[in-house]
Amino acid sequence: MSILRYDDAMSLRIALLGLLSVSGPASGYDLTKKFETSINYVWQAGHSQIYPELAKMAADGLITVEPEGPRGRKIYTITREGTDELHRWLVERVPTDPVRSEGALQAFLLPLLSAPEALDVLSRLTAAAETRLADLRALRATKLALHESDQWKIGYYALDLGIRHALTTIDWARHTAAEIDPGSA
Amino acid sequence: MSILRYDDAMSLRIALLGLLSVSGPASGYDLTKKFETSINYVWQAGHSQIYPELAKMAADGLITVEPEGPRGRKIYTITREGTDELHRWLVERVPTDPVRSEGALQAFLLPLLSAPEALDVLSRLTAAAETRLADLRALRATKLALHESDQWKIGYYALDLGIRHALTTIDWARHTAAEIDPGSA
DNA sequence: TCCAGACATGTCACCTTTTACATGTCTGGC
DNA sequence: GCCAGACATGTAAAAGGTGACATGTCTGGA
Repeated sequence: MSILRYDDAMSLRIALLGLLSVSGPASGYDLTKKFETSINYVWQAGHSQIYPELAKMAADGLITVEPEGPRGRKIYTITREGTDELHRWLVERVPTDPVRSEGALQAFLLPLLSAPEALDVLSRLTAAAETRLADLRALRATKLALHESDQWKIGYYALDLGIRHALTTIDWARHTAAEIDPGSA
Repeated sequence: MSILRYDDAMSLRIALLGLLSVSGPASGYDLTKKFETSINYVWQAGHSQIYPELAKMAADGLITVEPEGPRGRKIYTITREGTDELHRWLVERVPTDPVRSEGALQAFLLPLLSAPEALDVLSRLTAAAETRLADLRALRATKLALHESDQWKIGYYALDLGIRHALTTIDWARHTAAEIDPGSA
């Protein structure tokens, strides 16, 4: 039993434990792929961050390594300790989530611009949100179609949350554009 | 005319330029306060990040320093170059906004928990969103009441966006709780 | 007069994240 | 047989961000 009280976030660790817990043993390469294609709408990391973190996690006993597959491939498996740690984080951790958004910063400073400029910025923000919305919906469609195990719901709720947030952003932009230039509504 | 193409975000710089542009000359201490009380719902920074950044910005000619007020106080004023830089960022910069949210990560991994545990996590996320909603609404009320200059709208749209996002999160949590345990709806 | 507390600036160590560099293996198609 | 491209792992420098430490000044109220 570790004495950690989650004063620090260690979200990368949790994300990796989560993926290993759901999909079973995997290599750093596999996990990097999953970061790109699945969990990336809640957390991101590249391989240069993932490989060293996996090494530390193995040293801490949260996962084990099966070295030397085909191409120097290393397979990581979550341990009982790792599973416990993950569970405890999910149940106990109070999320901090400081907002740090360039888009919101542009929204904040929008009144510094002329009306036409502001409308341009808003349509750019709308376009970005629409792209994101389309991406998330495509992902959800794929997820629903595949539907393999009983664990298919992993990521589903977060996907739904992301879709709702994108819709909200689009709505906000339309509303704000109408407020800035009633004619363009 | 600088040749920067905003490949890097430099949002802290922009936030500081924005505050200096709107409220006029200010000290690092003043700006730190404004980060705490006003812009903090779109970007955060402590004085240990702000002081060195102001020094760099002065070296880059974006602001000037009037040294030695009452208590070693230094007053920074935005220059023409700084104003231009700010304007160009607002008009040209395409926001990146990678999502990195502990709350969304918990949502992602929610199906790893039992129904009662998941409902607990959801009510914690709801409580956090409600607190944030209350904070943002209080801020908006203050803003609307004061209403001093014609520049009072700075931050207003971002505040609206934040409120909408908080409402969306609360809605999502209610919906998700009902999906996990139809009885608790 | 003293002193708590706001005012005010700064540094440093540490952690996380990004980007670039560096290297090597296996497979499928031409 | 070769070679492009996916597979696979790593390191390192730099930038961004957090938290603690360090120091000193001014003001209002007891």
